[in-house]
Amino acid sequence: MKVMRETIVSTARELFRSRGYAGASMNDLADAVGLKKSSLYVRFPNKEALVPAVLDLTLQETFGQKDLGSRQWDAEFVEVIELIATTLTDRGRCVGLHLAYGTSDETPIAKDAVRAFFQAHRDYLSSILSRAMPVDVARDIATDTLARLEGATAFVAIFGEKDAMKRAVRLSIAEAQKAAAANSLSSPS
Amino acid sequence: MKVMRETIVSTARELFRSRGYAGASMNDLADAVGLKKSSLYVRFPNKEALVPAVLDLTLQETFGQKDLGSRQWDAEFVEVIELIATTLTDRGRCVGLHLAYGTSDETPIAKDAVRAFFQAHRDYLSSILSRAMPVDVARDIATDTLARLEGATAFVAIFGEKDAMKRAVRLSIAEAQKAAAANSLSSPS
DNA sequence: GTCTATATGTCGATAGAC
DNA sequence: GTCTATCGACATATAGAC
Repeated sequence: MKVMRETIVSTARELFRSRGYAGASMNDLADAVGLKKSSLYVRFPNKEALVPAVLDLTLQETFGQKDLGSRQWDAEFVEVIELIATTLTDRGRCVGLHLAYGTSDETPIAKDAVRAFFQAHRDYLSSILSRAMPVDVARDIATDTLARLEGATAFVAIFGEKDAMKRAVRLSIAEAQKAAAANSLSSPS
Repeated sequence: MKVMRETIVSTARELFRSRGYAGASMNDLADAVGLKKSSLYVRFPNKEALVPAVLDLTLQETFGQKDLGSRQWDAEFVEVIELIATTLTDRGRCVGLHLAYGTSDETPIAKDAVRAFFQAHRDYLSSILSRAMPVDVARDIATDTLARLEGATAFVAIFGEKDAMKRAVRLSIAEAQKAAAANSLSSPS
């Protein structure tokens, strides 16, 4: 029976998230989706090609159906970082970060995909924030927010603690609103 | 010629940092230190046993020769997080985090060592901060500081950017001083 | 060096839908 | 018949461990 591509990709994502790039084997993936290894190589030319597929799927699930700009900037900002934080807390690890650490110059396609993945996150947050503050400030706050969320994920992964993630969300929102307020003072609308 | 244990451990650290637990092989380590693989197994019972050795060495290098309490709390806090930040920026990755993501229930000894590693970091920072604020506040700020540093490291690893790390250091210091000031108002010395 | 397990990747054969 | 998805066996390399 035919196995859908998305099944393979999302199963590969689970494996990459829990075991990393080197630790996840094509055999494990084949077993998990109910195929033989050779059938996987019909769909994907090699293991590395799974990485862009996995990250693209994740990007689409995170930002896919949002129509940017239809609401207040801060409502959109809160929604998206809470979505990311919830996913990271539930899954316990970030696939993107695990792949970032697990790829190197020997896997250039995977490395590029990881860069694109984080750049897309930063760009998306930055475009929301820049509606309320200068673009350079928006970019820094977007970066720092992502850094906080990734760092808090480490405490979920290592200790199972979720408090750090809650504080990361709350403090990141507070920082964004503070920057927006400072901006509206210097250049009122 | 005899190869020192510390040479093996610090070389293993480089490998774990760059390739992760699964990606680093005993063969690579043997080649890098100029030994045969069989000689490595004389010193370490298995690959997993390298993990506590690597993390203990790192802990000792980070906190080893400090005598806590001999100076102002904030001078000590700044010094230690700048040391950590500089190491993370220079090396581009955190061994502890790479091992945290790379170990699982199948490697319980490594997993425990990772927990101890991060717990030691948190305890050390927390003990400095608690000289200027309540212990629960100190613990949260210590955790958030480590999370910021780890998250900023991701941007070094992925984009080669060092700015996020600089902001993480600056903002973490500011948060700590703000909490200390709030505490000294409510309970002046 | 040896042994066993397992990794990625290839290729011809095959079973069923139309 | 043909097309598509899958499989089984295989080649080659390298892993951890002794």
